[in-house]
Amino acid sequence: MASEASVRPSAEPRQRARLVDVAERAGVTKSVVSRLMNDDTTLRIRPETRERVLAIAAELGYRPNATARALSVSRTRAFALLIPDLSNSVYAAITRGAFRRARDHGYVLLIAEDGAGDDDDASYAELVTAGRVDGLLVASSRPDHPLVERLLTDRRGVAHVFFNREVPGSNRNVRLDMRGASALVVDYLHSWGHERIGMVTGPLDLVPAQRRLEGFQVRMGELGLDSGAYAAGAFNESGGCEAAHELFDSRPELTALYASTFPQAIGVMKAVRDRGLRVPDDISLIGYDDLPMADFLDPPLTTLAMPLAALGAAAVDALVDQIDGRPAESRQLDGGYEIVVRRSVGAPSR
Amino acid sequence: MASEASVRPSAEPRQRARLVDVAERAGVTKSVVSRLMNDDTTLRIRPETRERVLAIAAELGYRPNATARALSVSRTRAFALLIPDLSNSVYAAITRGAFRRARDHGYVLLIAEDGAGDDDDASYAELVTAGRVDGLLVASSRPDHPLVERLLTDRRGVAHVFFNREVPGSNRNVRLDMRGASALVVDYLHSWGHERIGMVTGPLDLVPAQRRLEGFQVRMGELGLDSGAYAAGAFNESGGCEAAHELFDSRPELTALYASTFPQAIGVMKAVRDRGLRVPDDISLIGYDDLPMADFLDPPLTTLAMPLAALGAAAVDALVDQIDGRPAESRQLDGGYEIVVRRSVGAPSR
DNA sequence: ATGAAAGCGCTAACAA
DNA sequence: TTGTTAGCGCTTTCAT
Repeated sequence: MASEASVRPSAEPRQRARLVDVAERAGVTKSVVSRLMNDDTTLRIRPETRERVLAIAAELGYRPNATARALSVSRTRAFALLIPDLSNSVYAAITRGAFRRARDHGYVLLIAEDGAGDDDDASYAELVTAGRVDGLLVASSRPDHPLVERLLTDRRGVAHVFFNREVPGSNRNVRLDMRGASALVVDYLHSWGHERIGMVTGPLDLVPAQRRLEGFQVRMGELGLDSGAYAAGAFNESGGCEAAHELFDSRPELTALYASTFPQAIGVMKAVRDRGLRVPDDISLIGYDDLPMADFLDPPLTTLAMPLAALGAAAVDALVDQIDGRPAESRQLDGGYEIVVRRSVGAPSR
Repeated sequence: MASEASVRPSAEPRQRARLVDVAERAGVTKSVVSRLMNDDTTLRIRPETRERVLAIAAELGYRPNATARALSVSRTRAFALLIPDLSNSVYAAITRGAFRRARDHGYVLLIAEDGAGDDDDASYAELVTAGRVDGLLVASSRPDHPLVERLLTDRRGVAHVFFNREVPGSNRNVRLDMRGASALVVDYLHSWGHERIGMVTGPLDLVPAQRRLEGFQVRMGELGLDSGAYAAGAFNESGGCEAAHELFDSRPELTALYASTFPQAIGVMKAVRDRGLRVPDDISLIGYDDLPMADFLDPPLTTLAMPLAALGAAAVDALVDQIDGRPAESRQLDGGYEIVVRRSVGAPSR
């Protein structure tokens, strides 16, 4: 009269099996099941009991209720990913990496686009203050973002990391080696014989724009080349187009251009056409970040592929570390980038 | 000795004010505060008490704990948004619309990319079975997706909607009028004098590909034109490129092409170049979906802009309706699309 | 090796 | 007009 072989209650297939359901069926208490499911090492349990409980849990398809657990342990196992612009493919790659790594750590990702600024505050409140998430992954890009101020000063010490950009006062930045990547671009162009190279960078109040420019300038300097040919534009197509025109006006001698984002590179290509020039015959071009579309441009665009998924994953790792009590520290992922050779770079025209 | 003007406890700024904290400070019980905060209309409360409670709540910066509330009411006020490919900009626009509307309804969005198929099942379990979300917004695109089967049969009746694609057996589809949109494209091309128009559509086992093709063919038929010139390719650049080549081979007489996605249009442009032809001189081109980049292509691409944010919002509305107990029903958003005129469409070459 | 019980913060009957 | 009470499903300490 012990355990009758799996009697399934076909009458009332209760919504979802709870801890107490499997406990009862197994003839033990919640506490045992809970500790068993959570791999509590201090739990001393008879092998046969363990098997029985596990079998019943499996049979019932038991899954712990995340909400109840969260309330109990005061941890939601959810992070919020704050992104300034969802339509930017770069964030898609980062998000994918973050998403996967988060899942490996047992976390889910809540996504929020916060650039529009409609009401960032409301979303901060909704997510953090309402306790929906355990931490924030911030991929914002404005140095004056209200959220940044808030995170830096909030004495409750909300776990967070800034990534794909740095916040100067913070020790929670996770970044790629943009300087090294820019240097690689210069080297590649130089290997083709280019010496008069110009750069289309982003708004100089943004750290990523600065970094890429620095990497460019330092390497140019090391090669004994003029590092003064650059122009700043918005990180989008029109920014690239305008900056390129600016460079063509001021530096007609340039034989190669380095655009600091993919959309900017598209804008540069348009500027080149506007001038009646051709890539790479008249001017070589390379763009930061790689997208599948690069193959289909005219000419196919040579790019610098950055390890974006790895960045997302690293950001998650850093956040998990913070939550697990390890001291916060800024991190940089070295390497992982490479030139994807296509047709937009050739020998200098002269 | 009643309420001393806001005495702030600077010593121990408790992590976060709870319901009971504001209740105690206000000299009432949780129940009153709870009902007040939730706008319980059956609550009879003295105006002065109400003011006092509200004031204290504000002073303490009280925000209800979402987890506790969720456990109590068995509703998380979160939805999961399942997307096959995060890097597809189309989903970014949809997501943005969904995200905003969800917030208006008091919901947050959990995002998950489920196309890779690594382990969709795990994510379904993690999100739905673990009770993390109240419903699913599914933007997947495979008719044979395991998730679909599961949603359709799961007798627990998980709230969900399918959008940006239809699931034949379901009464929970939310869609745009792709047929009408395709018809508009035909009309536009026809207004320029094109009569031999070809279409690059998507994999024909996908409903969206079928719909767009149907709209094209029906309108062509209505205009008395040959509707047989179409080729199917993947919904990306290379699919567009290959399909276009196929059409150029079989239908050299075509003067205009309609590509069923933006990336396909980019692929078509490449195919046109491969053939030594030019847009729009030799062949006019129009692409489904509009992206900022269209302005920077060569030539700037004329597109069909679809109301993607509205679609996302409508999907959320439908899901909220389900949750609120209204009967599920498929919906279609009529109109909202328009041709964005740029330079890729011109008069027929002959 | 297992059980009992308190508690996470909130909601919702039901009392008073 | 406001208070009491019993959960929601889980974790965790302390008994046994």
